[in-house]
Amino acid sequence: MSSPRVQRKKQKAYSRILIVAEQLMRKRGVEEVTVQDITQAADVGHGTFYLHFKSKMDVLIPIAEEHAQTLTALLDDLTRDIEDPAEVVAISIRHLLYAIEKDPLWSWFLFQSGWPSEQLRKGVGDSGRRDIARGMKEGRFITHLQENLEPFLLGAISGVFRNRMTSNTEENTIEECAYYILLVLGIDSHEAAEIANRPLPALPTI
Amino acid sequence: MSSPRVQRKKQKAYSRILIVAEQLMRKRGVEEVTVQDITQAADVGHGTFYLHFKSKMDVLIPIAEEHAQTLTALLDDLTRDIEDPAEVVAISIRHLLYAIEKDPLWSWFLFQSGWPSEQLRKGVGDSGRRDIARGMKEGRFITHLQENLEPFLLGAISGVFRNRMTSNTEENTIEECAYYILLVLGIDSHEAAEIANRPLPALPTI
DNA sequence: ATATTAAATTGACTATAGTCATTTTTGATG
DNA sequence: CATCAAAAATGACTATAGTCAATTTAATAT
Repeated sequence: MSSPRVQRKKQKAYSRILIVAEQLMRKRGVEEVTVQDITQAADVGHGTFYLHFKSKMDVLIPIAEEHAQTLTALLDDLTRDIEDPAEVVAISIRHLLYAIEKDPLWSWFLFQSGWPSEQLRKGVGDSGRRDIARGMKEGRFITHLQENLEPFLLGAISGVFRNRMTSNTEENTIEECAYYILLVLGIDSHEAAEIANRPLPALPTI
Repeated sequence: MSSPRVQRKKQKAYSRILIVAEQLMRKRGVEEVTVQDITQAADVGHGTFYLHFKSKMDVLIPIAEEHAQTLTALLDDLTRDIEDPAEVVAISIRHLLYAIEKDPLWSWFLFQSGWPSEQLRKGVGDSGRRDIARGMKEGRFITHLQENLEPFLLGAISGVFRNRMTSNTEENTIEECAYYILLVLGIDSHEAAEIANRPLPALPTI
């Protein structure tokens, strides 16, 4: 048992940078913040940044990941007692899209970089995959799980989201997206439309 | 009737840049070529580049567009006599993906930027939309055309493509993608699988 | 031909990303 | 406490993108 070192003179540079970067980017917008701004505010050398992050955008990955995990937990909670896997998926997708839209950092990330799938799959993908797998096992989804279902769906979500950002067609974009996804999963067209448009149960706010 | 000016001392800077940029990028790879390289090779001032293109990546847009148009024309030819809209779509999608993969510029563009939809919709989107619209009119596709079908599908294609690039799972990615798209269009799962895996008629090479 | 105007082009300049040899800190050991 | 090696941090440096006031070229009118 090592004695608990109180020594905390300096937080590790990594977390300092992360915290400051998020603050700055939220306040001023991602584009406006330079690496210099970040390192200065975090009171570390310029080079230190690149010790921990490959590039400026890289710093957004852990931030997005954390968000994804929080959201995932909330969604798991919200959908735990829902029987129909199709409804679970529809609810999750819709909340995911609303959440992305609400958060400027996430939004920017997805919009700019088109979703570097490897990274965000952890957060979003895992529980999504689980829900889908369940639906398949229960025979509710006809499509069987294949290599590319996930990239297909994530890409599709990203595409719809981008479109929503560029052309300002509010409409029912998000429900439409959920509807398409249910179709891919093999749900009948009419039923899919109905499920995708059911009232969306609110997420418990944090 | 103005007399035909022979004056051709200098090609317009725009097209010179375009030609040179494509050459260089194909030879050395997109990342490796700097704007300086391009302007130097095109024998124009550095600033001239930005007179015609908003950014370095911008120069790829007209290139990609032209490709898209060529491909589209070939595909239209190839599928003109095919009765079933579902098969037309399956063939087109598969050829599109193979074409993207074969062309390093297109490929890089799609991979990096996640497909700036507005631009490429012109080329790819138009004929795709037409094929889909036909299938709907004929009652072959159950889904009806909506605002977001196109972004959804383009995004999905982009997602699958990216995934194919990162994880080197050759497999039958492309057929799988076509299969999912048929599902979205409302084709029955078994039939979709069958259509997506039919032998792919070769494109006439240019 | 000359003057006049508009459009195209230029390249020096600024700002920022990202690198890397050097220095500082840490913490283990005698 | 002094020594040392490994790890972390630094900031001067390089390379490149993108800007813009000044200049050149082209087009038209007189």
